[in-house]
Amino acid sequence: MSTENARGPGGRSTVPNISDVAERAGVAIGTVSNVLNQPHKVTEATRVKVQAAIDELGFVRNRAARALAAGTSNTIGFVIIDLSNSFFLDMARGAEDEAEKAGMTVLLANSDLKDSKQTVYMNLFSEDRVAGILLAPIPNSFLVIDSAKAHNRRVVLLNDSLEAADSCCVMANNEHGGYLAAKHLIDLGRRNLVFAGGPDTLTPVHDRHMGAKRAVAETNGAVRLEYLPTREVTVVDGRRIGHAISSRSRARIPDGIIAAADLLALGIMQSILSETDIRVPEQIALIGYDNNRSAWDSHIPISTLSQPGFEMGRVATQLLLEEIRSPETHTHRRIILEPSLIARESTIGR
Amino acid sequence: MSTENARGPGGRSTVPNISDVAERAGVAIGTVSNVLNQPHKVTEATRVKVQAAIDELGFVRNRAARALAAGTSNTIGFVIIDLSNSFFLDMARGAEDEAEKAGMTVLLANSDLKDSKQTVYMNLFSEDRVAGILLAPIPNSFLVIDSAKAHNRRVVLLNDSLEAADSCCVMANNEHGGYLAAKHLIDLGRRNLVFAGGPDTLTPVHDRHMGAKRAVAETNGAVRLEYLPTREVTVVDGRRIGHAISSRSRARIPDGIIAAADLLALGIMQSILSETDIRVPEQIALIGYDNNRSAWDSHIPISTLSQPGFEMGRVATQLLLEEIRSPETHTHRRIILEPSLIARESTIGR
DNA sequence: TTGAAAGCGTTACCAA
DNA sequence: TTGGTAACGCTTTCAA
Repeated sequence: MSTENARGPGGRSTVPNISDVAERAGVAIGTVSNVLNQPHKVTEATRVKVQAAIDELGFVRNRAARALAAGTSNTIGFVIIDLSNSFFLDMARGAEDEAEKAGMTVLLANSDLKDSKQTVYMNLFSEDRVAGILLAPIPNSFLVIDSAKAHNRRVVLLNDSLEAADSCCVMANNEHGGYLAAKHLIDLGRRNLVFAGGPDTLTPVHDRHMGAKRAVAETNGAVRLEYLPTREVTVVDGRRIGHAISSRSRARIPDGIIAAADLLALGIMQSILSETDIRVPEQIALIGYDNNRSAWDSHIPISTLSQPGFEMGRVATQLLLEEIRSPETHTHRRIILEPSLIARESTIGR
Repeated sequence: MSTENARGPGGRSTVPNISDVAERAGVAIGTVSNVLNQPHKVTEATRVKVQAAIDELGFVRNRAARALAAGTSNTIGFVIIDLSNSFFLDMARGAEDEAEKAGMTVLLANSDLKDSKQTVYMNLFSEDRVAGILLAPIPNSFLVIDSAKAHNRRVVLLNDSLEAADSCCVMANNEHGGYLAAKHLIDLGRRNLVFAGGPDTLTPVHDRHMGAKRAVAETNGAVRLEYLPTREVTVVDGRRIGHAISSRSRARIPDGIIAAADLLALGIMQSILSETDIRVPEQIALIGYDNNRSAWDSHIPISTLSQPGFEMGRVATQLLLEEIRSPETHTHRRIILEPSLIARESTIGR
């Protein structure tokens, strides 16, 4: 039985290190480091010799030592408000995609809507001296980012500018999304619209509502827009709205509904279809927001606005990398990405 | 303008370190380290003094240095096959929950069904010398785990035993889930069952099918079970099956359907309800698998089997921690967790 | 209880 | 091109 890869004299479990490799290959430590990091600075012969030693020993670099000595890391930390929302997961994918091109990797931390977790993970990445931090924050959580900045970390914000924060940020244009949704229905000839969603204190929902209003305003009174608030944006909230609409007299039933989220739209549609013989989209055209899977999986696929999650992740990573590479010339930017309309059966029929 | 937190003489950006804190507090480095790690070994007076210095300087520990000096890390890496599947995300939540109790943190890496990403992240965590690795692997990817083990990392497998692997693993009992699903329908008096799903080469689906068969076999011929394979387990596959069933003569229509996944069940239900006047659950009882959100959000909520994702994450972390703490007495275990039946309107009505 | 000093495994620099 | 060696920031042991 070999003693390699086993326990050192201290009883502490041991893995081969650069010295072991150097010894085995009969070269100096610095040379091994060079074949690892600057292969071009080394003879092919020694490179091969060293590589052989590495393979035989099963050597793996120690990142801690590397980061310590080099003073830099090549990983990016991404603290995400809610991984169960595919919008945010898409951001993670975009970030990985972009980071990979730069030879960096992205580590994920799910704050799961909990302030405390967000704090823990931000601190973790600060202690880790990661190259930079991407943060899709919990609304109104300034302190955590101030603290990270104080610790000299570079952070880029996604989907929430946390107003005061002195960082780059990448946002989705919810106002424009709301505009596009309403415009879509108006272009389809709908004149009595409802905007369903809430609470209006939720910035994205509020912005979507404002956008819808703007589209309506452009018609100079030709189109009406009614606002039906909800507590949250779940299927259940949607059913409640759908039920309310179903109970109305024929004359007061809208011919177009903009839901602030797909789940809401789904609930609305379920209620209307089961409680009345109103047909979608003939009598009511319905559009949601988010491009949630439930929307295209529903029996009448629901039109929606697709958020640019992947793209946001990419752009945020680009900004972060730029800030890392040229900290002195870098100036913070705020980039706003547009959602795109996906028209499906619930508005345009088949 | 202060020079603290600015650039050191090397032009390299600098953060206060233990020495700075020690100097400021007028104590030795070792003392600072003690107030950080062994507060009880220090006078309250010095503790306060040092803490003050830490706060004033905005000092943050350097994890790389810590890990290097101590030879241990307190983070666990979790490489996950597919974060967009809530089953796996639940595992991550369970792992975090359990890790937190032990004062450890979990970093996530999404391999996104790509072998190459899985390899990259496994290596990353190996180089990181994390305390241990949790891996929900891509089927049949042995090499990656062999390599991690060779590098002396401890790994616990989730949801796939990768047969040969010499590790602990935590699995879900799909066979029993299939059994429970079929048993549920049989107990409800259904006699002509269909098991829908595939491909049968997919181990979990296959196991669920076997379980259903077992439940049927127990009835000694009182119940029939027909198998309708699909290519995948999507809503579209489900609609195809639903359509096929809808087209049958009355006599050949089953009174109970077990779908290998909720999305499948959803598609089946959509087709049947829209193409026929068959009622669910009166004429056909329908049960899915996974406890996917789409299942409880559908208009007739679909009965299902809930996978113990959260619990699997917890248990896996417990096993990992045990292996880390007592490597010599530890013996690998294989733990199988049971899914639980959630009966909803699609089988029991309202 | 506190201080001093020896590593931990790398990188980066300078001399050979 | 290679070798030797001083950091990197911390933990830990041993003396004081």
